[in-house]
Amino acid sequence: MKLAETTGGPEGAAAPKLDRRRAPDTAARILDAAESLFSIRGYHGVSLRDIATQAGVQVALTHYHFGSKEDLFGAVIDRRADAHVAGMADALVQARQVAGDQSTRRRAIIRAFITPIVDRSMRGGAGWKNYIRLMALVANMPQQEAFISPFRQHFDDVIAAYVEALRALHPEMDEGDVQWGFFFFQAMITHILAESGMLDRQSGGRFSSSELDAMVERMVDFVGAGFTGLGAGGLA
Amino acid sequence: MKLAETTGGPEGAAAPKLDRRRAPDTAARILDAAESLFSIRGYHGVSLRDIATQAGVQVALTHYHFGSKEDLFGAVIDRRADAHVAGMADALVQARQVAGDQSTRRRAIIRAFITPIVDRSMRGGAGWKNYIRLMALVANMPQQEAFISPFRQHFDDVIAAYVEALRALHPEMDEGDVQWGFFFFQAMITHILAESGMLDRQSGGRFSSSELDAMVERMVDFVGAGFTGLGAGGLA
DNA sequence: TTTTTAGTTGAACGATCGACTAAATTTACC
DNA sequence: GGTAAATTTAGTCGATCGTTCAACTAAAAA
Repeated sequence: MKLAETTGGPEGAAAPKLDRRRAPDTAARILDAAESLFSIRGYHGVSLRDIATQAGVQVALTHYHFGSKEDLFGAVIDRRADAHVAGMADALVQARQVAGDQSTRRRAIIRAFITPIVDRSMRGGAGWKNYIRLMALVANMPQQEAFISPFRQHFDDVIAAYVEALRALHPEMDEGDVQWGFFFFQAMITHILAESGMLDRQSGGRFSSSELDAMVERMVDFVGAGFTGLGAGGLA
Repeated sequence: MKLAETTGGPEGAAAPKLDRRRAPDTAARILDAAESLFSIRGYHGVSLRDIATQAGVQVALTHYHFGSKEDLFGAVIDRRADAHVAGMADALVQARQVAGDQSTRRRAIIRAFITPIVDRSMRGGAGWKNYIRLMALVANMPQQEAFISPFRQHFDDVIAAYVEALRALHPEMDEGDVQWGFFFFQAMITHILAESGMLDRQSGGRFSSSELDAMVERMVDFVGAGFTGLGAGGLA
């Protein structure tokens, strides 16, 4: 299986020269199509022929570039994982530098968790929107270890860092309560990002799915106050 | 398509006598197997042969009793929907009779939304546990209208009743804020009920998945306080 | 008893699935 | 320009998919 490596790391001892022949964007087009389809219909709801058709290539090319269907799914996840994890880690570092009372600093951490995700979904282009939705879709199928474990592998550490930041900020809270609160928070985000159409439907058109920015602020208000219900000091 | 009616309501004008020949519980066993498998692997991840095997019947029987695969999926949803909706409506009626300050009454409504769901998942037997998980799984696939619309058909009204109860309790709140808060709340529940194993994993074994009762109280604390962040009066 | 009918069986249907291969084509490098 | 590696094409493989059918069983109705 050959991954679509954009930078090309040398595998052997001496392989100094770039030896990419063609492959202008075929691999990327396959990944884009797979990302889009998987994020909507799930792994089993998509066939390699669906992906190949949407990418405008032959079915065999999916096997040539990425190996099996499972490998392709993993490649879709891996493509954007590092960039996303780095973005979240950066946001957390900045949030930890925010000064103010407990409530202000808590809200900064909360906002720093949503913002990188929502930003990429809204302003990162169609690819990122699909990727975020795929993340949510996978997170909601925890029974299937094979699908969720690659995700956990990427994101577990940075998520633990957020929990640790909240724990350090709230020594007065029970450690378990902090974890519960963050778990509730994470559950909210995961479900909401699974799609954007439900908002419009449920409220009879009052909320627009494109108004995710406004939703982020409501969410910070809600979660920030929610922590006070679990014993966090400071005002909501 | 013939539904598996346990009590047997007369369809025509005069059909007094039970006319079940054999088929003691075949249809129910098929529904049980489908419910269990769909709730774990999703619609496309399960074949009719998987279902028939787990039910211990022939594949053709799934088609005989329930028609197509989509029809079978719909029958699984329909089987328990009415009972569940009725239970939620009852819980809401009782919650609206709770006296006390705004915070107490708000918490009563919140608790009345989680309790019927968690109770059935924990103490309703394996069938209900699978059904609740299937609800969450479907709710997390909003892109696929064909799957979610039968669910909405059953549950939209009673959910709207909960929102209305909160709105009536909080005239000081912006109407949109009430909807946002309940939407956040619903998103939490949906994701959490998609499974019970994630709790154990994420916290390194600190939370047991069987401790859903404790979680419900944390959730009431968190959501009850969260509403104050959206402008609700009363203490958390 | 005879007829009718709901239920079940075992096997097949055409279609599509993921996976794979050999040949043809294109490109980079000498 | 020639050569070898990289890429693409077209097609096939066995397995499995949802669906269907005719034959069979047993209970209810006549």
